[in-house]
Amino acid sequence: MRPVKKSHGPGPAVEKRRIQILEATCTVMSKQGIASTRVGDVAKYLGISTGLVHYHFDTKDELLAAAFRHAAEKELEALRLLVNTDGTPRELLDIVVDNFFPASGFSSWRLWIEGWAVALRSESFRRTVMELDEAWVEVLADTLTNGVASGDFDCVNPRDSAWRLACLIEGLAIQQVAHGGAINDVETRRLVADAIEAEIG
Amino acid sequence: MRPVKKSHGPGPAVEKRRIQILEATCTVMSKQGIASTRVGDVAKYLGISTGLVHYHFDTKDELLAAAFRHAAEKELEALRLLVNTDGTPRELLDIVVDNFFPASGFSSWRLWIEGWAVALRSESFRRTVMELDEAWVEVLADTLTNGVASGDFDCVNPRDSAWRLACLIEGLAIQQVAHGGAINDVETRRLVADAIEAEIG
DNA sequence: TGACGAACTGACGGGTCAGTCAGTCAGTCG
DNA sequence: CGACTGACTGACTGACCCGTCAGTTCGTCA
Repeated sequence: MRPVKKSHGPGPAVEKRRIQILEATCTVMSKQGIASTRVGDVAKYLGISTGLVHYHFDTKDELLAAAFRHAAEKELEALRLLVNTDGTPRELLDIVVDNFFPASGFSSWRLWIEGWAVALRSESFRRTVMELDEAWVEVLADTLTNGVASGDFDCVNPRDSAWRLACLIEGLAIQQVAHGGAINDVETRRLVADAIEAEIG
Repeated sequence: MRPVKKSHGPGPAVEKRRIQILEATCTVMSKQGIASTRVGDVAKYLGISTGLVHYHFDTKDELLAAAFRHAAEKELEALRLLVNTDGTPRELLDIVVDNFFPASGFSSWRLWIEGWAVALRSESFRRTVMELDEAWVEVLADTLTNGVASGDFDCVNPRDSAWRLACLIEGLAIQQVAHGGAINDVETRRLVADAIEAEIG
């Protein structure tokens, strides 16, 4: 029973508020973690009442899932924009890989790591994480495929290579972001660079 | 003010109870997820009071961290035992990699994925996850190094290769366990097998 | 101008859960 | 045997937090 069209229905203000709440939720989630995000925190962050948050989102779970999806889609869109420029396949590949990296969004990796964990128990998170993960890899796969077509890259199966590179970077990101152990930024880049050379010959 | 040595001090029964509670906690964590594990659930599982759980572990956080470490160390020990047998380097490598796989412990990957997420906010989890992750990779690295020494493997830098393979498998495990998307078991094994060939020539 | 409904508030109910505490019971030491 | 203590219980409390709801404000339409 949320924003409903009737008589002079809801203005565009509603959509604006929704997005405002979604982005506030993202901010709070990044700072406190998904599990420790309270509806009251989001409300306080915006200086509004908790009732208003529930006016726009029925349940907390719905809010969190929508916010996560919102953040992920925005990032993906930004990546697609970046790749949609001119450049040699090699340059484009570097752009994609750079954009994958912890450095370019430490906090967004934190969100993803938590997202995977939540996805183990929440159907809506599962779907979101799956869709976005695959879209992400697809960008990488397209980049590789184009490079192969133009003769710049030599790789047997671009799709396989894309999955391997993506998963490698994910694994490294966890090592670096979740506990910053033996693997540091420089080492990460070297490991990935070597893997790329191996994949595209 | 926990089990304290005084007069006729605590018998070995205490240690037994501690471990019993730890393993119960692992079971509950695997079933419900770390975040949804209640002290009451653990108590009910064992048919004891919540008070008794707190008698052995001051706080819930301490309990969860200890249980996670307990589970991870047991797994690592089992892996080390497996590797400590005779066999060609290639056979040993296969054993290690097989043991890494989702299939060999779907539920333990679920725990790890949640563990990384918790590690983002909890110092004790961070330490545990880091130590165990590194120990795990070290087993893989040793296996590779031995293979290189015996001339079975040809790989420039076994440590680098170990980290790459480990992170690749981690990333694939997430894809498979957390949302079971485009990547299935067969594909995972093919991707890893190809990566291994590339790493050890 | 008056009516109406969309956007919003603030207080509150109700449920959950970690941790506490007074007290019970069994085993052991002197 | 009697004092003592370690192991354990179960009821309780205090805090937290989600979601609801009666009521307020304000813009818009007839």
